[in-house]
Amino acid sequence: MRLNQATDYAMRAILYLSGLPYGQVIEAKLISEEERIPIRFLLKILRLLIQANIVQSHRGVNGGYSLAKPASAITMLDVVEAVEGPIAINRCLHSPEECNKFFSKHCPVHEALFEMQECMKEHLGRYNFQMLRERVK
Amino acid sequence: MRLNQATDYAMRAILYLSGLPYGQVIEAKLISEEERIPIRFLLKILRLLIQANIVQSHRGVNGGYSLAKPASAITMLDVVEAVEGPIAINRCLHSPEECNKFFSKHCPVHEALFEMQECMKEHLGRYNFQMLRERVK
DNA sequence: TGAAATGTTTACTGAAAAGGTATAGTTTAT
DNA sequence: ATAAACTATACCTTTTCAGTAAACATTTCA
Repeated sequence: MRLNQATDYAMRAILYLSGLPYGQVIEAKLISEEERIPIRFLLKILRLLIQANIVQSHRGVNGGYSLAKPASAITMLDVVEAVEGPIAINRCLHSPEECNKFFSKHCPVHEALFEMQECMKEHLGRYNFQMLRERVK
Repeated sequence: MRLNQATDYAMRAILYLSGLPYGQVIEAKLISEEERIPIRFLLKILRLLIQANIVQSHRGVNGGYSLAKPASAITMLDVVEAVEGPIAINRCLHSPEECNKFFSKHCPVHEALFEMQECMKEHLGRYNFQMLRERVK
């Protein structure tokens, strides 16, 4: 019931990028040092964020990474799902055929977990990185 | 970001016990068969639930398990914490010294995650097994 | 009183996921 | 043409998950 280390790193990286003037490109190494994230691992995570259209990469000399859209348009939910895939608090809620008992509208445990899951998603979706950035200052 | 299989089994076992007349003792094998939980694994989980004072065991012939308190006094949070330990959405929120950047009041990501964590705990704490049992019928 | 039915304790195992590293590229500014 | 960036793929080590096994302890009741 824990977020990955990778997700934590991802959020810190995005928070860092959100503190720069919009559109500014910055190399991975710098993010790695500022946020104390192992460089190789960071590069791997950044690729997930590119796929999710959260950051953009720029190759070649003076290349690096920048946000793909304004910080105000990036939520914590976006980042979590980019790194971990869709949130599913329980196996059943991900793929009902994995439920070895009774995935059905009549399983109150799974119903309650589903409600909680949606609540979490709403919660994460409410925070964008512009807001979070403002809280840093 | 998922609950264990063990937690899912635990909740189903408790839901099952909650459907019996209060105080009734039932052997693990029956729970195992009804809920399709591997017996050895169930026994292991039941021990965690005993430690958390959620179920009681009765040894010897005609032994088995029963709830240690009324279903209305057992919440989903109790069961989750009994099986998985205290909820911590993020390493930092569990033990700040594991935070390799900045666990502090000034890390807005961790603050936001903490809020979400508390929200989840409230949510899970609101469901007791009497309520859940009523939803089965 | 002793055999059978229950739970208890401790240890083990195989597979998957987490977390991170390595190597050999490709692209681009200068 | 070269160096500074990113990319792709594969690999590795450790931990966690999910489950199993074997030997033991307790209780009932015939």
